[in-house]
Amino acid sequence: MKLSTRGRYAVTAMFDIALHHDEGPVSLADISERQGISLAYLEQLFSLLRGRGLVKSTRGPGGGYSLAVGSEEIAIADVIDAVDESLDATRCGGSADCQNHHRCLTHDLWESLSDQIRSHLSSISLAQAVSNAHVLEVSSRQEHRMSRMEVV
Amino acid sequence: MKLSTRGRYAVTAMFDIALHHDEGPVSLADISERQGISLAYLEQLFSLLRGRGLVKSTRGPGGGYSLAVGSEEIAIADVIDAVDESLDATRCGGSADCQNHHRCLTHDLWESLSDQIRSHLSSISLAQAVSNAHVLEVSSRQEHRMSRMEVV
DNA sequence: CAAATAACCAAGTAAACAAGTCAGGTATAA
DNA sequence: TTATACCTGACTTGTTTACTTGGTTATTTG
Repeated sequence: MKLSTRGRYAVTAMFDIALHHDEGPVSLADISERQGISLAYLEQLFSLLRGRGLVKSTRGPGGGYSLAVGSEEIAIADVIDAVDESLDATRCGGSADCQNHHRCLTHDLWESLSDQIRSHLSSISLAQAVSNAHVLEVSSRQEHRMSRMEVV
Repeated sequence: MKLSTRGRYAVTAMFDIALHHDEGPVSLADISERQGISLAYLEQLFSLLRGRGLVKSTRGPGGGYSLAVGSEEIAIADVIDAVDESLDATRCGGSADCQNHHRCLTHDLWESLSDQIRSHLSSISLAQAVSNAHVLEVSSRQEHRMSRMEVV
């Protein structure tokens, strides 16, 4: 799993759809305008998201994309995985080209970390993320509320 | 913070030094041979590691690099940070170019994640990582020991 | 039916970055 | 003084990212 702008774009777009899904399908043109992402680039990303069964499409006027399943069933990790297409081909896959033990050991350290990230992102559903966002939006004028958001 | 091969190389090299530091300074040529990393590339990385005060150098024959401080005082995050030089210039830094609230909110989601990663890697010292590695090396023939290392 | 809409699709491109190379330095121990 | 090993900067190469171009196909609306 990689964490690039690509994944951010995908999550942002899914956010947008989740926020507007009660108004029917959301067109990529709308998302492009609201979120400032190139339309043609969105098309590429949604081709992948559709391939993973995260969204479904409706063609023609009034059409667009809508969530294929409930937003509480979609994990942030699913969205990122869909557009990243990285099988994370690590250097010493399965003790293949290990020159000694040390290489393997740091490899394991690395993999355990990426597992942590994955499980964290897998535990957050799109619904949770959006509702968290709403809470923050509402309480943005209050203090003592930023416990999960403090930044180094 | 980025997680690339660059960071892996740096951690691997620091591993190597930590494992051999009782034999005096470790030359980059040795690390290069043992870990299969290009010597000239290692030189670039160690220039950065030295700049951060993680290692100190000894020139001349028999010279090399040694840890500037104890391995228990060096966090894995320090090593990665040293070679990554990424201030993580996020798109909407400080609500600068936010078109609406949504962009900002996903940005926060992202930043809270990268904070999680950072705090995790900050909590693991080089000493801990190396000793974990040793435990695994020793017990590599036993079952029921992989609790922290299970892979998806 | 025609025209507008919007999803689909394939290929190409400019810039950035990673990884590694090359060619020289300078300090120090033997 | 010579070999060692750090030190430095510029350069190459390959990959990826973000984005563009130029279409085709399906569907609704007037």
